[in-house]
Amino acid sequence: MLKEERQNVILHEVNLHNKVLTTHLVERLNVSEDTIRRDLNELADAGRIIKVHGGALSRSFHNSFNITDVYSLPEKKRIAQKAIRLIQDGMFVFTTGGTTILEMARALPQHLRATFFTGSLPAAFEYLQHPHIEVILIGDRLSKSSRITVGGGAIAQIRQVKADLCFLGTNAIDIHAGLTDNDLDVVQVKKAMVESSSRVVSLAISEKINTAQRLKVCNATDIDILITELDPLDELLAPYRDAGMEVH
Amino acid sequence: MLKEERQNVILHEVNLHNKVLTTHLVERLNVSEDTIRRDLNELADAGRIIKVHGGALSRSFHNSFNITDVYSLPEKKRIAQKAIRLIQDGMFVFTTGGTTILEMARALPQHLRATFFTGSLPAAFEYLQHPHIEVILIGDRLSKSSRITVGGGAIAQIRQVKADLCFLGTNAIDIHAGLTDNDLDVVQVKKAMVESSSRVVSLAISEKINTAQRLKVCNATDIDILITELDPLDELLAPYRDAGMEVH
DNA sequence: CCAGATACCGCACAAAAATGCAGGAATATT
DNA sequence: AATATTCCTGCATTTTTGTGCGGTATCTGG
Repeated sequence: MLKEERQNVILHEVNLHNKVLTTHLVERLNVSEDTIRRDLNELADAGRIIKVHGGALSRSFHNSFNITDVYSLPEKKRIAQKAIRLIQDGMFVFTTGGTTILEMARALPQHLRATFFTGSLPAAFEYLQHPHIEVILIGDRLSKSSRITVGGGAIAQIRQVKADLCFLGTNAIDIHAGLTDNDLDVVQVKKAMVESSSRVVSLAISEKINTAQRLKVCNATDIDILITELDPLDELLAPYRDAGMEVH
Repeated sequence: MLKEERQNVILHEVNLHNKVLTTHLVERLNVSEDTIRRDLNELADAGRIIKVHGGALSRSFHNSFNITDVYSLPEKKRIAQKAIRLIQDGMFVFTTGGTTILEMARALPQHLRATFFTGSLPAAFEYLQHPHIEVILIGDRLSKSSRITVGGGAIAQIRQVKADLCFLGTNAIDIHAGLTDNDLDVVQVKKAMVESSSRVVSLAISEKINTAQRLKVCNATDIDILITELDPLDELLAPYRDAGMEVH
């Protein structure tokens, strides 16, 4: 294994779990402790990780870059792990923005060959890290608050595609109110994505379950798969299972 | 087997597996290690692969965007300062990607109210930091190496706009060869921007002056303003002044 | 067709890089 | 404070790289 390859694995591990132990890397990569240490030093010198006693931390986690994003991070990482299992080679995938989607992007396996369509600037950056993923950026006016593109041009571009999957970062979901949100521009983009996809996946941490916002994206019945950090058999999710959703 | 044939095999292997070992190529192609090494060096010099100890990696796999080491940073900051003076409230502005453009984006005054059109992911991020700047993202396929959007969709979106200014991060400029570059997709996007703008501005550090690449973006006469880190009266820039360019 | 120029290839040897090991120093843990 | 873990430094070994050289193939302009 090449040195650069090894360092890429380390980076991937760090970004996935936000931390990594030297000992863990030793057995994961089958090299000596010194080699790992040298790699960590190089990566730290290059500013790609934060080295600490016993291992290393992800830069974005430690640094003030997006402290706000760490809200419910472990839950979102669990959701991300479940979500990536749905994606297969060759698929066309829509994704919205949001921190849960970002975690999913970071968790994608290196070998995956798929095409991702997104209007989210941060998500696009993450997809770019993956060598075999083709990224199609949906263009139009950039919303400053959500950092995704919105507007008629974006919707027109979405309509030109028929994707296999659509991953929606979810603000509020309720069996009666459906999937709802609070930004009109964002809602319209999500609507377009739902309509242009064969299967719709809602990624929602459990505190969003059974809540509603003002603006409707789609009915609960339009959602094919619901992914939360909970056990699929959890009582809270029963109504969604009964409504015919796949619950993961 | 011809040299080019062999190098094509190497490129194919690299793009397929993201990496390739020198030893593997030796037995795959039945030539000496030295020949492989020379091939890898040539391909790396041409920018088609990234050479590392023990083999080579594909360009897209190598995540080498260190925010830390921007080449010729002081020069680029000077250029940025000159460039932002051209932008006035209410203007529509096209920008390409590249580190010089990025410095310009960082240098923009907070009060500026303008509309920026770009296909560059990093540049878009910077524009987003400015409260009164409207950002229109040009969508399409994201090029992994340059992190800008390229393709017919991007060009179609550019054509829909008539901008006041177009800032081109410049790879090579020469009074006879004009403005040139080495990536076909990027060239086409730049061409479209030049055609859709009233005034075209080339941002170039002085070492790019009087150099040329393979692919032509536009003639020297199509460029209205040339900005370098040098004094506008510098001898090196005389031919450009004589050709009628504004030199800043 | 031929002679000279040019490019290409493999070998040998020296330089550089990568890796692992041993020890003592530094740091965490109890 | 005592103990265990982790870290750093120097060193030896292996692998990889760069370079000069000679032989061979290919191109080019009479």
